[in-house]
Amino acid sequence: MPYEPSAFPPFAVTVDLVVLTVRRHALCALAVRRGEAPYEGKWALPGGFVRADEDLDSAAARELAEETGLQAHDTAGGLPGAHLEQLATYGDPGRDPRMRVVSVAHLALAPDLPSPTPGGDARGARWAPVEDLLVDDASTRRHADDGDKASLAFDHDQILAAGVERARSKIEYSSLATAFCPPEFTVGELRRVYEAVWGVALDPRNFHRKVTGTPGFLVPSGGTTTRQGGRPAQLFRAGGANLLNPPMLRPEV
Amino acid sequence: MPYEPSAFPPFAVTVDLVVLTVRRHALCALAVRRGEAPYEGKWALPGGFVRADEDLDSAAARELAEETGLQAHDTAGGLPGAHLEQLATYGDPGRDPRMRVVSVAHLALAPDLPSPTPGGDARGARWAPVEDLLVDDASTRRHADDGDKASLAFDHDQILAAGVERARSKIEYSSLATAFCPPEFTVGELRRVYEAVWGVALDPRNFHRKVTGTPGFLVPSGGTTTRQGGRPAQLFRAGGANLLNPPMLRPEV
DNA sequence: CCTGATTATCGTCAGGAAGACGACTATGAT
DNA sequence: ATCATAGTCGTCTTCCTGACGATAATCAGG
Repeated sequence: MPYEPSAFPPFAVTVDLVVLTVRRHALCALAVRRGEAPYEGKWALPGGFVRADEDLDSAAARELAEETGLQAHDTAGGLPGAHLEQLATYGDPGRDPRMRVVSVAHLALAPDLPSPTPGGDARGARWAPVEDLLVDDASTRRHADDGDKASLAFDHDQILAAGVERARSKIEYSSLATAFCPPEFTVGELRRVYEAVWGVALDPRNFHRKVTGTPGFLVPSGGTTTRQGGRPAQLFRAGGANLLNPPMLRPEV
Repeated sequence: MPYEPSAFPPFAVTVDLVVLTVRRHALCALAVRRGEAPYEGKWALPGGFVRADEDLDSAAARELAEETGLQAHDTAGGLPGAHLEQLATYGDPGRDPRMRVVSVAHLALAPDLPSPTPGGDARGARWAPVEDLLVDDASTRRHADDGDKASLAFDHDQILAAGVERARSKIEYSSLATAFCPPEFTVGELRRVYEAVWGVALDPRNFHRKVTGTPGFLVPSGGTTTRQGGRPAQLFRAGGANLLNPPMLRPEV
């Protein structure tokens, strides 16, 4: 079944970003308002075309910087940066009515940013709790009038759901939850990250035992803080370990 | 930063397949010999262009059927089929010297096929142990003269390594190892799958306790077989459960 | 200064799961 | 009949987790 080397259909390739952070004890995603058709005025995930001489990861990092000012760092690093990884690729014909577009979705995890609406491409951007964006969970429709009304443009509902699920499962067996924290943080702050991402309550004592007992997960940075009120808590940095073994167990709902 | 809707570079989009199976107690991958430049005569992963009106998953399923005759089934199903899932997308500029190509790699897991070299696109195809294909592990080069000599064309070494790693980790917490087995199989055959994929030896008694004690993993099909020699073993089918909780623990090397 | 609220941290105990391994069972080969 | 091979059932110890009591160190307010 030989193919014609020159006979291939042209595609547009984009990167779309699922940027997650924890704000006010809730998992939030970055959404931008579309300024043009199709889906004009609807909320969508940030993204854009991959340039002709650009790596996929570079394109994702560039879009992330444009939208949030965050610097991506794949591996470890103490920069004011965010974790960035490839998520999945979406290429159904007809997912964009204008042309055949293949979108390489990426997942970014960032600490809470001081600016409420990030700067940059400011045609309208906001942090929205993922629970608000994912009202129609496809499997558990509450009201009939929710119907197929997607809250995001294109197939971005699906992409966001995949990103959230990836984050929820990945903090189980990796130290990725520290990507939601500032460079120095307390055990309690890290616990609130887990609680926000999973939407559950965790026992502070068992959590403390688990994270401080896992070698390489946390390293004490010497100081203490009382910014959460109550007894001063020890400050930590993320240790070198990337994998948690045994993993942090997510309580069943 | 508004973009020109019509100003985007055109890409070719392909699907590449990491097709894995277990043959003679070794994890093997499907490799095809390239019939044209570049990398003419070298081994490569099977793959091809995505057609103009074709879904990415459909393209992967079509390529899989063309190369192996296997029918893809995403979820459960008793067909003579294979597990197929998206793996990752590779789009470095220059990964294909002819043009800008973005490849959406897919991972397929199949039971051992009776035909040694699968039919279909028969310009040369073989099952090769992944250990032979991944001689240069990037992190652990044995001999200096191995150098950067990749054993597969393009960046297919990297794609194969990602597929193998995905398979190795996914059988830990899912029932995916049954995709390597025929519809009916014994506990011992399933154990040999784990041993081949992980490259370790597992205790038959603890393994038996684990898999038979996990609800929904295996359902007895009534019969027994003696095809492995020794005492007859009970035959099982894959149960409905897709997730193993707690997971199967992979012994550290 | 004292009291209560709040958060952090240490300790104890019971139950479950896994690794190590002994013992027994049922077949085929010689 | 004996042996080799594989399968299956138990036991014991160790580790990890969930549940939860207890103590420590701060702040707010009387």
